[in-house]
Amino acid sequence: MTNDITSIIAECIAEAVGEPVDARLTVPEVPEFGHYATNIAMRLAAARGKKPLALAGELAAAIAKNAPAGFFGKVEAAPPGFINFWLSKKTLQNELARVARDRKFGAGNIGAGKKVIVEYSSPNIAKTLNVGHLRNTIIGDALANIFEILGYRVIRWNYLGDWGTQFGKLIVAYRRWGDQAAIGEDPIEELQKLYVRFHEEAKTDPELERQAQEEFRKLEAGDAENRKLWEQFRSRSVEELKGAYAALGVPDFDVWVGESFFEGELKKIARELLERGIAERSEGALIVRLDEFNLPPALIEKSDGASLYLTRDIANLAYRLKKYKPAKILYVIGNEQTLQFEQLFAVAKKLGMDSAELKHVKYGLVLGESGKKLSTRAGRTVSLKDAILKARTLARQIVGEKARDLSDAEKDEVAEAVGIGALKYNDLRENRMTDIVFDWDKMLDFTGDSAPYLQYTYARLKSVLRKAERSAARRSFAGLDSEDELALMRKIFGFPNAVARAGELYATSILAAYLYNLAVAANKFYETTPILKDESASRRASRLALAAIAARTLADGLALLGIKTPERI
RNA sequence: GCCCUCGUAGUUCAACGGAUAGGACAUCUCCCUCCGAAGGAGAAGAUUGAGGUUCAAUUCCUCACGAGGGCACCA
Repeated sequence: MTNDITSIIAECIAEAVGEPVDARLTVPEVPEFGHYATNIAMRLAAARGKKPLALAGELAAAIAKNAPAGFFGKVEAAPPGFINFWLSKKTLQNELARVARDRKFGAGNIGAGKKVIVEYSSPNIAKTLNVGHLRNTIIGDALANIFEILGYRVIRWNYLGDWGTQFGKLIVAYRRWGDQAAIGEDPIEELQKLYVRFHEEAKTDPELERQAQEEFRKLEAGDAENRKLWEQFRSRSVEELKGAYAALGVPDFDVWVGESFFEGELKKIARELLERGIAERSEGALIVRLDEFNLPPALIEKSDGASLYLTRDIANLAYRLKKYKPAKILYVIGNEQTLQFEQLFAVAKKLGMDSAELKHVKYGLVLGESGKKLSTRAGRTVSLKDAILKARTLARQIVGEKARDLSDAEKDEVAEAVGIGALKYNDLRENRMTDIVFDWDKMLDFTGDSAPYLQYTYARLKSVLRKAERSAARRSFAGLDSEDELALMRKIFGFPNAVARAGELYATSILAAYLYNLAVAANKFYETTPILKDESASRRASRLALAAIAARTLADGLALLGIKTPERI
């Protein structure tokens, strides 16, 4: 997916400079029509013993000479030493016609069919999903989509938290206070209540923690009764999770392999680490020292022989490398687990497991309205179910007021697309590593930089296209030359770069910001430029074509973010 | 104590080391007898502090201050 215009510009620059240059680094866009700029002269001025502005002038002349005839409208140097390029109108019109004809942008293939495993969502079973999982799940889904379109073979992996001491806790709590009837009705809700109660009571009764560790040890040792309980907890949870993903409109995962899957491998790993002298005994536990990485020791096995999260992650990594031979593994997991992954990657290096690029795609926490961490243990969460319900209800109310000529069933459908879209976009537009404070008002704001704004823009364009006579939109953009038309055309060209950059930086926000700016340009075009009402038939056709390609780009981009675009809202 | 994030207008988020720091929400003005006002046009408002590197620092380095998270038997 390369943008041909930027490649051509890069070639012209390289020829003028006399050495290869990186197109992305030297051709940042400038927010004016058809205008690109480079700072190459300032970078080279010192090395060539020239003043930046003088060098820029020389290079500008050379670049203009190197370019295909009629490609640039103007090339000139500007203080303190930038070189500015304006594409000719002809160039823009021809390029857009090509895109419209091919129905896609340049057929680049950054991924080249390489495999990438994207691990995301990864909830703990026996716990309800909360708004923290929302952030994780939709970022993972969007990144998976982006890598797919960049030409990678993507494996979507839900690494369930279905093993560990928490199940010891749950078993203890279930035996003490469990209510079979309540569990039959709403299993996950009930299990979560038990979990919360366990932590409350454990504050005054330390014996509980000890018992929980013992029960988990028994589970790991194959105790039949504990095993049966665990299986029950697990299957109920998976059922409920699938429902939640469907409600969110997130496609199913390719792999649902969780921590318990590696149960059988753990002893082997521990033995191998010990035999190779990588791990050692310390205070009865098995650890790997990571002094050379400037990290605290990693705990592989507890003193009672039970496994830990990290142990299972090592097993998982080994399994993935062997079975899938991926080029990359993305771990989409919160900031707070940074140390864990630094340790995992360090141990992997010691073990020589380096055939794939490992990347912890981290992001800030979702904090409660108090500014503190949302905690399941303390019973302080906002459930995903509530968030979805609230978003949908509000959206339905607004759609009821605004959407004309839609049946009730259509309104329901639109409300879902708008409500869930708003929820998703609210997270995806932000790339900050900063923790975000959960805020209903912000999440349910349907104006401004929001999914409904983008969806509205799309629906508006489609409305015009519906009203036009069939096939009136030809693929010629010859008549388009107003500032707003050209600004929109230029914005549309930004799509491939936005997608490529979003993938490169693992940042959905880059794509979201691009789409917002595209919508702004589309709305301005719509506002200032008559489409159906223009008296010239050929200009009508060109403007319809522009509206069509803008709408399609918007829809394609939103689809990558997992957001639907109803034809009418 | 050590480590990871982060500090930009009233709020919330942008800005490959580049040109006049850009949006959204809230506030204040305008625009529905022109294809959908979930829209458009305009006003006002910000880089925590001190050093350093650089032709150029919101961005990189050091220190201080402030916020959140993590640091051996949780995940």
